[in-house]
Amino acid sequence: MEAISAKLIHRLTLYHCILSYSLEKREYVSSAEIASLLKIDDSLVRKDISFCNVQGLPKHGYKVLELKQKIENVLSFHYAKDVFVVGAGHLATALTQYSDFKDYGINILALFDNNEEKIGKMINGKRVFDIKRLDELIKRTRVDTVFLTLPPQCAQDITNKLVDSGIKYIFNFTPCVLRVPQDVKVRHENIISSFLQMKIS
Amino acid sequence: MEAISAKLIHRLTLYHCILSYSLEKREYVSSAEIASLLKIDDSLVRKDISFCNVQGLPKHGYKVLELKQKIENVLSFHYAKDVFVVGAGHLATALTQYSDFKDYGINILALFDNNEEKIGKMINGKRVFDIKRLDELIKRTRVDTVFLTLPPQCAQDITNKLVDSGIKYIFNFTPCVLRVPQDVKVRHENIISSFLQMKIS
DNA sequence: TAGATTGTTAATCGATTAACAATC
DNA sequence: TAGATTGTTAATCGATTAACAATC
Repeated sequence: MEAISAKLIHRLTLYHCILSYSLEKREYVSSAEIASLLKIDDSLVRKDISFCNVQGLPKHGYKVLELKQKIENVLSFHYAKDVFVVGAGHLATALTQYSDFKDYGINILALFDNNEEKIGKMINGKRVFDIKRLDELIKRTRVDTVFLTLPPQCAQDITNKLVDSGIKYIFNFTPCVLRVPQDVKVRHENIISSFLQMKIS
Repeated sequence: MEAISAKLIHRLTLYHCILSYSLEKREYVSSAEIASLLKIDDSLVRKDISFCNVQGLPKHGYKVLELKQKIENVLSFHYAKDVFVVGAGHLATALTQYSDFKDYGINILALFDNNEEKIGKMINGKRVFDIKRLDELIKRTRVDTVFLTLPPQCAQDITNKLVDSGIKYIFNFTPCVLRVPQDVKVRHENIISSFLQMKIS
């Protein structure tokens, strides 16, 4: 398959949201309708859709169900992706509640924390393990992806351990830029940056 | 001031993180060091820095403190931005805990929920109001920005009310694409999209 | 048929990278 | 001085938009 850019992924995800939550009862949708909801150009929408190998019908538009399914294929929503959540605070709890994860193939296997009171407890059906057992459980489950929801002070320290244990993808909710080897990918989920992008652009 | 692109905002935010949490004890930093941490090109870093009107010293690099402060100016960290949080669940609670908001000029004034048990309570020093009082308090405080942390079913409904009350910026944590007038900006904080961008790119 | 909408190409726009002279 | 690093221009690359023929 052809390469897919970050921006295209973002737009396809938004198209999917529209088809799931806004226009889910319609049979057909036009590129102009999608474009207007997102305030982008309609020819860009058509180009994106043609990337997904979906054909439209002149005068009608695209079949909502077909388009939705093809986007799911392109974005691999049906491919299960196991993750660990490191840190078991409110953000971690919010992540376990995010019911849609299942639909998108993201499966939270367990949480980790160093707080004695949290260890052993269940949060929305997911067990909280002692953070000391991270290495053991990463190796046993072969999980390669974590959501990092820790205080900044220990973020780099735990990251080093995660890398040593074999983690390849770190979804980083801390305000730190993490030092990792070339083959490990970090996504900096920086809320300040998003906020400013909304305000300024 | 010249226009600033979304990508530039994102990089400047990351440079600021590096200067605050990774290299905060250094006097000088080179463009190559920053570039290597973020795995981007060093000439891009230099271009970004020159956008901030910071001059470097050949053979040494840039003064960490000066660069940090100039980035804060460009990104208006010292300009206070009041916001309301709509919904008072775990994600909302995590937002109130995000201590760094203060440093970046983001000030959560209050939270809103329709759950009787939450109304009137304090969460990390922020009061939870009845969601019925949103209109009254938006008008009184002239807040124009909200963080939307609601279940998808009521997202569009509450959005319509927010728009009627005069809200201009919606930081949307729900998986819905919201229908809003041209002069209202929505930022779709879609975690699935971010996750896929990390995995694929 | 007339009209609306797709599908696609070429043009434009913007962002990144390469290169290298200037500087300390 | 030699070497490292900045600052900046031109070249490249990629993404978006405009335009319009094809189609139902």
